Amino acid sequence: MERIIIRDINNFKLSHTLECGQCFRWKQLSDEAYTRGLPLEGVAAEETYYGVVKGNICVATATTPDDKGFITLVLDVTGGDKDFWQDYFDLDTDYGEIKRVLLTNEPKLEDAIESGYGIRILNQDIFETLISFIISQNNNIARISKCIESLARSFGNRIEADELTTHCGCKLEGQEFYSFPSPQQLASVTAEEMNPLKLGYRSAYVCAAASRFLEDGLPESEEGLISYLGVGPKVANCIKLFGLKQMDSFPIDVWVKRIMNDMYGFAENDTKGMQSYAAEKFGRYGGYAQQYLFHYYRNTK
DNA sequence: TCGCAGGTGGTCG
DNA sequence: CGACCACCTGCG
Repeated sequence: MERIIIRDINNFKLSHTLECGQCFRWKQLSDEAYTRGLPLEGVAAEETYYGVVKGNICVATATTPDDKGFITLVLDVTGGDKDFWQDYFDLDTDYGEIKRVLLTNEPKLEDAIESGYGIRILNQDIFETLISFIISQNNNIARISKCIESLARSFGNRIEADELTTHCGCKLEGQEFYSFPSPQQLASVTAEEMNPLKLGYRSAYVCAAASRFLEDGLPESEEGLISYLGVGPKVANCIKLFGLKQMDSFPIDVWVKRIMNDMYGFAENDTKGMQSYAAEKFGRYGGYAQQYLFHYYRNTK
């Protein structure tokens, strides 16, 4: 494992970023594990997560904020340089500016933005995003994670790591880590091989999507994405936002429906109305607004 | 047991 | 078009 240290980060909190529903392969270390040691001299750890990103294992520890709210990110990784991880965590984007614009356009976002202040929209792999959000439909987070982990263990590559002991002495050696399958790997899987993974009826969608992605790549338009079997408006917007970096995308799920009903009185089936209202109100920052709102309602209501 | 979980495809009227 | 409704699976 190699250590990468990124200092002086503001508007960032790991748990907000990794638990707002955009990614499914990160896990938190227990409290007693991550508070046991110091990642840096004289600075305490606040939280530690570990996960797999584009074939690299990463153990990420955030320090407690200093008096100006800046934190340091300590990454123990099996690959990827500093630029890679800086990009993955979206650390070059000015979230202060995003928040200012959103708040100016919609002061009602204040509580949501304050509550989810540390959210960053990760720069994730397109194919993994496509498959992950196909699996997410009519499903819960715990099982989505389980399905994706099964896909990786069954069809991805085992990632070699010589030393998996973190700064806090927490051993990850008992665990094995696998990359998310490549389009080639997944496209060659048969329905019979996919069955034991318990993806349910999504299994066929995943097989078909992998083959089609391998041949055609991913369309960037909503209509193009929806032509994939198992991709409807909600999943298409997630793929646009998290995979294709179309930051105006505003995925509308059950939580956002509740929010739009609660804040603006939209009927819960009026997704078209919500969509156009979000476009008008949040504009090119719709995706960020959605993340703040989603995180806020999921964690407080 | 049954409804629900960050929905979607198919089938009606 | 828009309004239903079944759907794999696991958990409370």
